[in-house]
Amino acid sequence: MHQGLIEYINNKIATKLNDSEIAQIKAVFKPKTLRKHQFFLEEGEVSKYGGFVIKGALKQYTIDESGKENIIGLYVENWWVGDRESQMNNTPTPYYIDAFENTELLVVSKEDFVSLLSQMPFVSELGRVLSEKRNFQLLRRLHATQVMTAEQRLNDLEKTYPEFLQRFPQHIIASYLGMTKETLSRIRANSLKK
Amino acid sequence: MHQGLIEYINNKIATKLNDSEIAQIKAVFKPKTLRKHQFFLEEGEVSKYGGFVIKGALKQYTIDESGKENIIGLYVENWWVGDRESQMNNTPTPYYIDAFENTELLVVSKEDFVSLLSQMPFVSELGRVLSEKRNFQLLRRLHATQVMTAEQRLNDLEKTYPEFLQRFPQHIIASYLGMTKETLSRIRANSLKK
DNA sequence: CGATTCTTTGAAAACAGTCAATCTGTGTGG
DNA sequence: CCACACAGATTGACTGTTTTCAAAGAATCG
Repeated sequence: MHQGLIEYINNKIATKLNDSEIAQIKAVFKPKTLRKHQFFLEEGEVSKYGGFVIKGALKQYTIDESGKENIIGLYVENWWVGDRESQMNNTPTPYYIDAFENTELLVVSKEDFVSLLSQMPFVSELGRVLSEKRNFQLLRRLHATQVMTAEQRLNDLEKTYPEFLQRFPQHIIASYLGMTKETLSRIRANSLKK
Repeated sequence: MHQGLIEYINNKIATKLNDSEIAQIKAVFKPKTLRKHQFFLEEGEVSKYGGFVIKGALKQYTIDESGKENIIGLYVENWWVGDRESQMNNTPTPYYIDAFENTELLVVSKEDFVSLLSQMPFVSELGRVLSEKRNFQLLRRLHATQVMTAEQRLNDLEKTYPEFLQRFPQHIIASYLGMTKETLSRIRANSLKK
């Protein structure tokens, strides 16, 4: 169960995890299973756990007054999922996160994460690098949303995360890209005409 | 000159910087002055420095085929500025960053930053926390851009960064919010009617 | 005061959203 | 095995917000 996470970390750090470190990681990352449609987090809650996706897929979104889902994150294997802002600051989250497929996660509490930080110095550095990588993603997406047309954003997604297009239905992709499912459908119809 | 940065760091960490640490920071953070309209970074360059704003203001943007500036970041006193992705990965930046006012920065090279990381363990942790904070900002902005109307985004900015509205002219704010200056002008005209 | 720079206003056009109906495929229960 | 429900995708007509283009009015600065 933890093998995926161990490999993930080994790929990100200079050395390999030793047995003691592996044991510590296994101790704090607890398995959690979500069936399709089950919530990992609901609006108004304070997020208790961060999660690493072993298998499955999740979506993160808000729901507006009219009941429409606005998807701002999609997560698959080897992605981190959660609302760190809520978790770190003990503030209620504005987001829903639910399993889009049957999903296996490894989750870690704030307290356990803090203890990891103090016991394994490289965790800070790994966390910093991962957080910066996430920054790059978010800045790119922000820029794309601000300057690209709907069609350009779809092309961009095809290059950046092609796996999303196979894995999620169009109405989910549309929302993630900040457009309606009708618009996405029309864009695809137009592209085919070429 | 370095006082602002020292205080900034002291406010973010558990203990205070000691004399040796202060000396190291002074050694690697070099003063840099930009006159209004001077570039800190231009499209196509590989970013050599990250910067901390001591005094002044900068804008980060791309220029599209038609020559229009699309502003994606605004930076004032006590903000970090730069393209870390370009700096860390040695890739050409897609962004321009220039001084919007006469500006004083403290800049640090990648090499010097790495040496700080190794000599002062808390730098990793501070970097992680700051990067996560930046993540929260970016996620909020992304969500705002995707789900809010132009008017709501302006209201949101008034709450989040009210200082921007006083400091930058409307056409800059408009671009930062992902709308045209005409739209922003009309929104304001409408708000006044109430 | 002349020259930028910034802001406002109007009219037309474009892009995407909404609403509604239909079509498709998939799977489940009777 | 069929019928039906359900989730997803498509299409059309209409609406609406924002953009674009153009011009002119205000403010600021050397």
